[in-house]
Amino acid sequence: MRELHQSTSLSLPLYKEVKHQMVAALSASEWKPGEAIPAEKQLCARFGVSIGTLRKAIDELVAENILVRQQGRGTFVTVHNRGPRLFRFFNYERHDGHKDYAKFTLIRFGKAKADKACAARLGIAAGAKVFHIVTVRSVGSEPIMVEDIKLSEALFPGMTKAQLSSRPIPLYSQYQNDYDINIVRIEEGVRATLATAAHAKLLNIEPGAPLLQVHRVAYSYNDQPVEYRVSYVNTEHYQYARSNA
Amino acid sequence: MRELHQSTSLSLPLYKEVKHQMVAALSASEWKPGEAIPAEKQLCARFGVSIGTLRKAIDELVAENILVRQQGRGTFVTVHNRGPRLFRFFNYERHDGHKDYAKFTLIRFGKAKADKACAARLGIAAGAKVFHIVTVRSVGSEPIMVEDIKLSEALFPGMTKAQLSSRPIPLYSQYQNDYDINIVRIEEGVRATLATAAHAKLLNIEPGAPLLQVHRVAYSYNDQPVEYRVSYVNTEHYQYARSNA
DNA sequence: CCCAATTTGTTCGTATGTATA
DNA sequence: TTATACATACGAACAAATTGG
Repeated sequence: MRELHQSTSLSLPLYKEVKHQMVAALSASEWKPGEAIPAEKQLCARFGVSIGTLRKAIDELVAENILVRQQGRGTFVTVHNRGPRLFRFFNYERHDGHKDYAKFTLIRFGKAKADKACAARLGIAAGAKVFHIVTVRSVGSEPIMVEDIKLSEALFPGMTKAQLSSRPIPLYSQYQNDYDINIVRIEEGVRATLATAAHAKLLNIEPGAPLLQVHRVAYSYNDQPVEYRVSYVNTEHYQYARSNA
Repeated sequence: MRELHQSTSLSLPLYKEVKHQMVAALSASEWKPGEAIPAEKQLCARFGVSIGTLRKAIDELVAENILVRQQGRGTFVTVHNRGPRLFRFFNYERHDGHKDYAKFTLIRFGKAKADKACAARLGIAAGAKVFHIVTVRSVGSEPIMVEDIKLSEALFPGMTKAQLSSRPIPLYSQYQNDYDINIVRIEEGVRATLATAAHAKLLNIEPGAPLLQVHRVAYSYNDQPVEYRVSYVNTEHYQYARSNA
């Protein structure tokens, strides 16, 4: 029975092969975020494996936050719309009862050419066309961070300014809704810097105030880099959170 | 067969019960970091479960980085001596060929009373006795970060300055070697600040230079908080790394 | 160098429990 | 209530890696 599955990849465990086929189905948007994938029995039939092998493949996808299982309901494709909500309140007393939701203000939308660093992180050629987006994120009436975003134009054909400014949705959801691109993993590096005059103005602080500089690359299935983002965060009232080592 | 294991906990899955017993064995230092735990067959006999159930318990401990399996060799208790090596080179060109290892310089060792914030994070009473340690970490000849560390005295009875300064080992290994306390998880919050005069002097930079301020709580088995550490990092040549979301 | 014992890794399958619609 | 779906628990058989003789 194994021979049937060895044609595509030599000597890879069966469950890894099944996992790859499932990621392929996800990449092809056969199964979309929020939707249920077929039941275990059906998937066993489709891939020609036992229930145990299938579950091992699903187990890994669950561990990677790509799928979510719910007893009695089914197995679902994870919705990664929570975006960069990795910063937490630092001073709770600032927020007197009523909740403040994050808002986005679009500062700039245009095209540019990828510089060396950007190209390397996005896995494209230096000089390739990218979209360049700058936004300010606020909580309540207080601007918290400036985000400088670069997207490979090839992955987001025909993206327009109207598309971004028409809806108050964080970017990751946009990718999902409009381009069937799902962010499933990010990698970040953090440094401390001083606010430039331009950033100070946008964030309503003094030039020279300390800012967190966060370099982030966001990845889709198969470790495909999708977005390169540099954020400048005012951590006076908030802090960036991290867990597990 | 299940009834035998239901005495301690009502309606918990068997494999969770096995996992708890294994964590208990680890907490009691029956199995120590770097050592192999008994083979699957023996553990099945000890806990009275099937191989599948035992493996599910081990799977979770492996996922939590508490155990490591190696085919043909055995299953080992993870050695968490890598400590806070979560910062990576930012400018590689700085390091011309030969490797620079991190060094520690002990600035201060003494006793203090836990303030409110510290007590909350260490899970002890405010005013309880703590050890207060300050170190500077350098790479090559360049000081990179100042670390301000608080440890509950109750967990580290009889700790002395000589113990810390005699060996050039990072603290986490010390805990392991001298007190059988293993750090298996950390939680961090990050902010940007400006260097104080004192920190500037220790780090050989100008006062007012931007510094990363990292609040970290380190946990042992069963989410026992062990250490509260505030680090001030010069990120001019290095950056703090993060992954997965 | 090869062999044999040990240990984990993979794959299969069955039976039963529990949550959901 | 019934059917469906995932969760738990069991265990057999074989594969692959490691170690020591």
